[in-house]
Amino acid sequence: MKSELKPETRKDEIIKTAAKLFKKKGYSAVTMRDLAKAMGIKAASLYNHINSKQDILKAIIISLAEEFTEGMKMIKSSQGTSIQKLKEIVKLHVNITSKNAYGMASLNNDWMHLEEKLEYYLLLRSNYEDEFRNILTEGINNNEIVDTNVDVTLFSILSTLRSLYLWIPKKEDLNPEELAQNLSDVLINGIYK
Amino acid sequence: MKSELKPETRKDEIIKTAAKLFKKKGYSAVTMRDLAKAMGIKAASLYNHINSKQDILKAIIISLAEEFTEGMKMIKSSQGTSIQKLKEIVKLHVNITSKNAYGMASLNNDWMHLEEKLEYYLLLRSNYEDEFRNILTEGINNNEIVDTNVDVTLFSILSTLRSLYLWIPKKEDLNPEELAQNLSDVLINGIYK
DNA sequence: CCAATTAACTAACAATTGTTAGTTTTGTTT
DNA sequence: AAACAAAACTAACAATTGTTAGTTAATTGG
Repeated sequence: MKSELKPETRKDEIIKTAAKLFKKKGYSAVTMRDLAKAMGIKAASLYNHINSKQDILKAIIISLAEEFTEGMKMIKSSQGTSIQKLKEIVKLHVNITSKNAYGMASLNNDWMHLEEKLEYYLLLRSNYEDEFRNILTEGINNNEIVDTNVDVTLFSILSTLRSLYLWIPKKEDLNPEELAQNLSDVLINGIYK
Repeated sequence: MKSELKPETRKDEIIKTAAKLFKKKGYSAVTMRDLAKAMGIKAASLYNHINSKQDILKAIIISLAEEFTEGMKMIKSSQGTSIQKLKEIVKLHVNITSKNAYGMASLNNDWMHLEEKLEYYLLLRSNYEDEFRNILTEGINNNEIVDTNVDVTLFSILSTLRSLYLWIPKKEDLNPEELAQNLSDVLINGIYK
């Protein structure tokens, strides 16, 4: 895990601005001229820093997907109860989304436009879901987690975590630790009194 | 509630086909020529049945949004515990999504391209969320529902319900009643044993 | 079977798309 | 100040976009 101390390059700025626009209108609806205007330059100038529109999307999505893969690897190999691992997964999503909510929008909604990197992305995602399911199944076998339909449970939790990008930007006052705690409470203990 | 016995018009077919394509690539990435090809005709022929690409999106999204509004109205005015109302909301989402998963994709992802009808859509959505929150708050006041952060709870449940369109098409064997039951269990009782 | 409507077609439009080529400006290093 | 590299610019391209006009084929009701 290398610490990010590098100064932000112009390319980084472009990618960050693009992510913001992609969140608002989706990848396909954002033109290079839109992006250029948001950067205060002309469209052709963007190509001094990036190779193509595609490449911007790739940069946004793949780095995030790999961050999740990395995080899951750590959690998987950690020791602790299944419930503890679940709470770590919640934290992972809250942390990554807090740092880059705009990028998470692309990860969730624009991945189908990835072209060459699509297959790789789908592999990472499917592996991630498998590891997640393993943790849930382990918890059921350990009698930590109630024995309902695993797929429904996985779907429900993952849906909530994947939607965080819509929610976190609107609640900037709530700090990540508190949010992760509240979420874990709701997801694990339910709401029934 | 009028029963749908009308024969399916060509316009309906176009809208249904469009919804399917919109789900796969998003509204902006689907061209009228794509849609025409999927219908087995030429792009210009579509305009014998529809006024514009915009109108197709409008037709898909607004009818669904109004269906939810209608459903929530019924649930709100029904009598029963807050938990029972919550279970009815789950059923509402499962039923509507089962009938029209493709349309639900547009409702969730393409609403920002609604233009003239955008404001109306946002109003319906915000009212829906308010009613939902009211039911949760009522449940907390009645001591039926645990007193955690209402917004986090609302967000979590709604995220799951809104993601159903991604999941239901992949699990056609699971019948709606059973799915609604499983979902209610997970969302209300949590997963902790 | 004719008349009229419906729904398809071909051809084209003006605008917009991502991207390239070539040039000028800006900023830094010597 | 001269030289060099980085990053902006203008102008243009080929392809694709939603949509219209005008025309032909298919279907249906009297």
